[in-house]
Amino acid sequence: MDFKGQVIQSLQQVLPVEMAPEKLNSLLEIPKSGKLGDLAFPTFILAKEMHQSPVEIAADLAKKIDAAAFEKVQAVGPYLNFFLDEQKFSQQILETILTQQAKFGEQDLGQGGNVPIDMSSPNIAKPMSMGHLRSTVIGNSLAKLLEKVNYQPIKINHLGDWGTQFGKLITAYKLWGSEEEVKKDPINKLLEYYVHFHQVDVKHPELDDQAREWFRKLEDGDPEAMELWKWFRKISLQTFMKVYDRLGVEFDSYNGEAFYNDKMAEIVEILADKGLLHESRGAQIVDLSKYHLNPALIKKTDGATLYITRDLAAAVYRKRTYHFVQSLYVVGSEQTNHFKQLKAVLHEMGADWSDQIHHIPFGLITSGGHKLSTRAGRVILLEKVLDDAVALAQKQIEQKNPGLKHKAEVAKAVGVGAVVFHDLKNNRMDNFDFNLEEVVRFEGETGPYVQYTHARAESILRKSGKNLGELPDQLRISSQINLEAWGIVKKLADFPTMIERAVTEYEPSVIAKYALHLAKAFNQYYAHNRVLNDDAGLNGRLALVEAVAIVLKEALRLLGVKAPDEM
RNA sequence: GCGCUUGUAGCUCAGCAGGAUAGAGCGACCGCCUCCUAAGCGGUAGGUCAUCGGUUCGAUUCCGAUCAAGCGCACCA
Repeated sequence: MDFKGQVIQSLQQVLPVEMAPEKLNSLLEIPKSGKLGDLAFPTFILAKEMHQSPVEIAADLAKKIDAAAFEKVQAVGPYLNFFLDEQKFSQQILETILTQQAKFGEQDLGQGGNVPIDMSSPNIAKPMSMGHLRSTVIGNSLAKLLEKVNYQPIKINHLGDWGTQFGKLITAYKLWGSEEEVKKDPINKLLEYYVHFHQVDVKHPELDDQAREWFRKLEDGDPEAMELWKWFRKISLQTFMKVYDRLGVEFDSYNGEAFYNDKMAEIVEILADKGLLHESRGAQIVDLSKYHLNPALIKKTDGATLYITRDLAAAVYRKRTYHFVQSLYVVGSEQTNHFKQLKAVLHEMGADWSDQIHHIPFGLITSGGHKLSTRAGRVILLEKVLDDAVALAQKQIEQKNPGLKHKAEVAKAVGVGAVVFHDLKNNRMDNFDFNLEEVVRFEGETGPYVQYTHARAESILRKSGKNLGELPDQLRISSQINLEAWGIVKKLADFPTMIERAVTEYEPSVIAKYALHLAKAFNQYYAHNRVLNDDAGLNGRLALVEAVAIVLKEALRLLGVKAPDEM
């Protein structure tokens, strides 16, 4: 039985009133300070019934309770504090971790169910920005977390590869572009044309007509338009792949908006058949007033489909193809209403799976307090940020550890790790104003801090010259456990719970914060205790170090961050 | 105007279904490398937890109102 169960059982034997185990379970809490114990029972609720002060009740219970199963049980003020048997508990948790290695923390919440994740989704012919980074790294981390608890994630890069902007792009390219220029620097050149278009069309609205015409041609399958579109898509994707490669992110599908071009008619038909489609101001809509939502625009006045039409087709396609148990969309919080509408329309269509759709929103990244805008040319280029971060990491290595092997590789892991970790450290919903120095910081609560801690642990293990994984009998914690080591052990034991929380809240930051806390605990231990002393406690300390290395590495992996053995 | 999100230290943020003196990091100041990587560790300074009410034995946490900020509010995605 687990510790909490033992506490509940012992409490039930001495409580003067009947209390269900579930009730007790919810009442028990973890004391703020480890010095106060490992679990506490507050006695306030008993005060009224027993006509006694909570302090007296706690003292009374402490006298009566059978403390055999615990290190000790102590009344402090109105609390009854329980202390774990540190020896036994430490040995048990360390053994578990060293045996399971990277599998530690795995659980079966998903029973293998498919979970498509709509993520990253950059627009063709536009550079990836920090906003895409958020969607990419949150989606990637959620995929790894879901896999860890036995779901089957399917990472879908829903590319923005269709829409009227291609009419504009083709127009701009025909007017000002050249093949050689684009080949040299694809995305930046295409972006340049696009931005230029928006600067010029303010004074020359006739350009918009040209753009509309080119998009119409594209939809009609005009060879020249199609050729250009395919080319733009191909070279854009090639550029994106370089970024994904650096981030270590892979996708299971690149089916973007264009993929659903031939799948929307069916949706419109279904909506019409069910009598859900109405005309309003010349457009075809689905009324959602009973959901307190704006109507969903299925078709524009000119008959063209819209964003939601495409997403409806995508949702239905994904259900049919993957038979998902959940379908996630890692998309900015500004689109919250869109996804409410999406779910509502699906519900109206009779899709009983509409509540399996979950929008995973995240906060906005601004620059100098302003919203980013590709049109206005106000972007934070992701590639540039990664370049800067890696260059800075390189510099740092030259300074701190010039003799290091595989410098370039480590610099990449640390630089990219800093950027990714920074994005995952805080609650998804937090907005933040972009600040390069903040993002590529290597000290304090950062990815490199966790990586460094892991590298320190690995370094000790290397120097010990032992292979602990093969020596389970010697994991005995023979020396007395000090407060620092005990703090680590308790954190290690929390890992599975943290994973569960991260998954149920769709919140990678739970893992990032956990990794920081564990790293902090280990660094405190490291600063005050020498591991490689040849005494009776050596094996126990090494077991602790290895367990920390395993869990830190695994936590970083779940965030999509590499953990070099040296740095 | 309506809806969603958010208001905790100078800055960036933690505070798991309310509970014991509100915690980190950065920045500031002061310490610690004859010892396993100082990308580290320790200390000092810094808070009416936006405001006002309500529920409760107890509220930073739950509810309501107010104020402030961000985002969204049909033919972009």
